[in-house]
Amino acid sequence: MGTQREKITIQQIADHADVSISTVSRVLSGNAKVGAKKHEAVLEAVKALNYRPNVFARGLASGQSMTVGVITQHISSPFYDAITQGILEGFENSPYSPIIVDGQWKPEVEERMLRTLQDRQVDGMIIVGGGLSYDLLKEVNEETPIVIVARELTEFKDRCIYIDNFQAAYEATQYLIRMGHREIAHVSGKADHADSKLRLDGYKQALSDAGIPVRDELVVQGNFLPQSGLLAVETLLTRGQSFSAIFCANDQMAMGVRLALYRRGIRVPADISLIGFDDQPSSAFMTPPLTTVKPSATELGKSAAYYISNILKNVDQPLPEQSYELVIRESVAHLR
Amino acid sequence: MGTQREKITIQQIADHADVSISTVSRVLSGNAKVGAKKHEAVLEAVKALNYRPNVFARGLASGQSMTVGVITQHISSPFYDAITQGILEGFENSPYSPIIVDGQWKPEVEERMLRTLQDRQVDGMIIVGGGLSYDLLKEVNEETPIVIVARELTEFKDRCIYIDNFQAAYEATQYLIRMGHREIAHVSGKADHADSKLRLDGYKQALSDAGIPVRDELVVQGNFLPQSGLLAVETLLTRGQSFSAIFCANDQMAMGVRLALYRRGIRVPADISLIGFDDQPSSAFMTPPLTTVKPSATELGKSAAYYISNILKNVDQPLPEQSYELVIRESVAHLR
DNA sequence: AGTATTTCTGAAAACGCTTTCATAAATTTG
DNA sequence: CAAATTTATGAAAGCGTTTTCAGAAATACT
Repeated sequence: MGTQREKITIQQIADHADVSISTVSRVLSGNAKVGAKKHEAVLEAVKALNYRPNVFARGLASGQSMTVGVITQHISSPFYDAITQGILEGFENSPYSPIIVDGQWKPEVEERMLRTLQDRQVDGMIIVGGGLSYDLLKEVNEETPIVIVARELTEFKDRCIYIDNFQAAYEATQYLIRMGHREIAHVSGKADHADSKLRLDGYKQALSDAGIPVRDELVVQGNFLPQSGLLAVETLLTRGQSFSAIFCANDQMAMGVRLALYRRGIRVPADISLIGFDDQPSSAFMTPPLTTVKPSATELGKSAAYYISNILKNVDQPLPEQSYELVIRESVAHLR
Repeated sequence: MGTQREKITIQQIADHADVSISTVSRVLSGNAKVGAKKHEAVLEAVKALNYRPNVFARGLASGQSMTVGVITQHISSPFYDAITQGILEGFENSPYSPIIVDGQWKPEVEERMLRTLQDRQVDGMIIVGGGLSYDLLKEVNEETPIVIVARELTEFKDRCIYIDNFQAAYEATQYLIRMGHREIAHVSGKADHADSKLRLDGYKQALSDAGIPVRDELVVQGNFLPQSGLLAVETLLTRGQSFSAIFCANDQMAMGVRLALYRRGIRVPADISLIGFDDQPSSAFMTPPLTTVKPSATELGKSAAYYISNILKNVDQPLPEQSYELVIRESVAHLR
């Protein structure tokens, strides 16, 4: 009883509807017109027999897999997790199914995974961040369309979905300045990460534009992990520099910073103001709730899913614009 | 130039190695012995031509897809995210590729996704949490082996990988008692969630066993989201009950609780001690760092991946034992 | 050596669907 | 109304593997 999902093939439904299998295939794929009565008969048979097409036969015959490969970079980052989540959402009602692999932020792994996806004959790929070379991407893109999320590749502009890190960092810093801060420290992200540089540049530019000299002693190199935020505070304090605010290149590091400050008995924001980047879920519940830049990671992922779907369907479309927002909470004080 | 990954089929390598395609297939799949020289010749041809098997042809002919379907339940929970991550890791060097879909904690969606996976002919499935009925699971399991993570189904014992929520909650509560607390509040999880009940029961049992009467006014219903932790504190305070510690059914709610306390100027742990469950990544960086139960979500996922792999390979194995650990940080004070 | 076994190996038949090609039917055109 | 087109439909040829079935070759046994 129940769903006897054994071997219902188009042959069976062809028999049931008294047509040829070619006809069945045609109504199923919609690749050609078929007469009204037959059309209906087929549909009915499909329903009656609860037909489920065999993906392999389809794939083999058509060369299409109806899957898109997704390369993520995990290593516990809420921001990237959220992107993945958004991609999943974006494929919810799509004919394509995502197949996810992890690049671990290691180019070798990433390349291996990319090959795996090729072997699986994905119709398209979404690559989240990562460090694959333009040449490789280009080569692969020849046969399998690629969309890149959260990474900006000048040679690949029309395939990159990202937010303007420079501008966002600029605005975050500007906000601090508007709140009366002039001695602003920055904890930057991983050195070899493009976003890090962009955010750092935005920070510097905002300072310059406000006529505040950029002091290198006030920027310390982090790696996006909370622990590095903690260390950064120690470094800053050791350097003996005075500052009234810290702009962190992501929320995770801001958490580390906040803990270091707590340990030292330094109050936030009374003594030091703090601003982050990413708006990861927990940031709203920090003590105090963190003011941060919210890039809408989920949106990024969703857009990527839609974007590649359309590319695969050959529909023209503009590159989706990605926005961000400065969400103001309670970690920044107005200096008078 | 480069990887001319056009159409290298076993036919080509058969020609190149001067054998029949049957022989090629045999050395590739290892399903039968073939003579030493031919064996080597084939391998060499494979390397020389950079052969990549066609998954569809394979799948069609063999009926195996070499993929396992994973149903996750997202809705922004670090705990479940970590499990997914673990599953991904577990399949890293496996011949199986995971294909992930999201059930959104909604049984209807979950069932639809399950059907999608069936359509994709997955060889096995991993279901993370969720609320699918035993009957449905059993039906599907007849043809596609299923492993269930983070959910305990008595009828399906040998396929469920989970930690002992009751015991873990018991120990967390016991720890609080040992630290001198006697008025311990509990913020429970989502009402219809099995884990919630187990954790609540563990809490109650620990109290009883210590000779402390269970007071219903000290337990308030949450839903695993941070916001509900915040509300819970308000509720507790409104009820006018006195208490010195709060045990939350997960870390997210503990964050909400902590924020509510902060708003009220109540110190942690000086005034109120706090303990959570899950050890999500950010918990180590709360102010103060949160004492919590760490179930090793990643392990759970990894185990599930290994477990189903072995089931598919027909190798006998014991059900992997899942452990947890009370990680003691700074959110609980010793009451004297 | 002659026969009975056991191993290898190739030919060919699936696997379930898409798609080309040809034909029959329906429509248009002169 | 016959001829020229256009459409709808079925037969059959793939798509790239695996696997069954039989021989052929090698090995073992009397």
